[in-house]
Amino acid sequence: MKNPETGETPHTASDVTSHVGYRLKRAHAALRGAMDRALRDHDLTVPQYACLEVLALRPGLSNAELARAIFVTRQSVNVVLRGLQDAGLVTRPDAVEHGRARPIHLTDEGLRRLRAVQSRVYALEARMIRDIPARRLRALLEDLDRMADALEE
Amino acid sequence: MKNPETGETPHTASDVTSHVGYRLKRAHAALRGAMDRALRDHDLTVPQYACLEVLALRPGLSNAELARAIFVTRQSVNVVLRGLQDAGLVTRPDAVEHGRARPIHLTDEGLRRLRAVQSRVYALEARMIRDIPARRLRALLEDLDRMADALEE
DNA sequence: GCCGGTATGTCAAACTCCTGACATGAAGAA
DNA sequence: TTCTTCATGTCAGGAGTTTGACATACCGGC
Repeated sequence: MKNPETGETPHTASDVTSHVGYRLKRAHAALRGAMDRALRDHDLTVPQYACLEVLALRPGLSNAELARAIFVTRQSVNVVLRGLQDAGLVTRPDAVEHGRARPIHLTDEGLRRLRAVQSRVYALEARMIRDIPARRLRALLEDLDRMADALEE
Repeated sequence: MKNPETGETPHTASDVTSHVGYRLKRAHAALRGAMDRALRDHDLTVPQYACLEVLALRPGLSNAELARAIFVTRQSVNVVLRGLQDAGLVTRPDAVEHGRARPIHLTDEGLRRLRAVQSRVYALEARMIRDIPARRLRALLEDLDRMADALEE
């Protein structure tokens, strides 16, 4: 399976723990866990933080749009959103003039909470990639997107 | 933030959707969803499949060891394991001569089910990395591990 | 032998996320 | 207009995951 001359690792690995899916899961789990611990101090969960981050970037998103942005279903994000709404971090109008989609916005408190945790989350990310040269990081980001694209066809 | 001359992307990105965490989540979600759909035809869930795969590679693992191998808690894997046990895909002795850890083994049926789905899951993985050169894939696997290591310190 | 630290298995509660299903609203075709 | 199609919001159920807590079992030094 493996060529001892070139050190080439073919796409068909012999051990599932060397598969890209396994590594992907490991890296994701490590980041998720670290974020969980960091956000707990601020009484936020990872999905809640994800919603705040996306809403700060794209205010007025609907429930369904937000769901697509963070790669979960409408139903899932709806539950998270209810929690954020109860906590006073986001607002949704009860009715809208046109259509069913109700635009979601951060409250001042929501933006404050987001700003408060961003430094910690970003520091986590910086630590994660601290030993990866910029060129390789660029390739990494590109390849991650390429992998996602290949599966979404 | 970005140098237009060299095209260098610094570690501090201006947009969270360009962060490595976001890409990681996207790629992971894409694979997870594709695996979900593929495994559904065989009446298996992703965590169940993960357990079978690891147990085939390392028979006799305990509950806690299996949990570490698939990056979840003992409690989580315990629930999954109960389902697999009820389905007759794995066995655990009711008592053991020494210690509390009970070694888990695949049944013949468990191994058969695993073999039946492996081709589909591996095909998924192959599709995911089909546009990534072998050298870059090697670098990708290395960097994913490096990221996980950096967070587990 | 005894005891403290470590590892394991398990229970309970809460949260996230999914699939399936249904109702509502908008847009376009017949 | 009417009907079909699509997107959205929502409810219900089930599976996975986590934290917190507790009891059990080994293993080290005392």
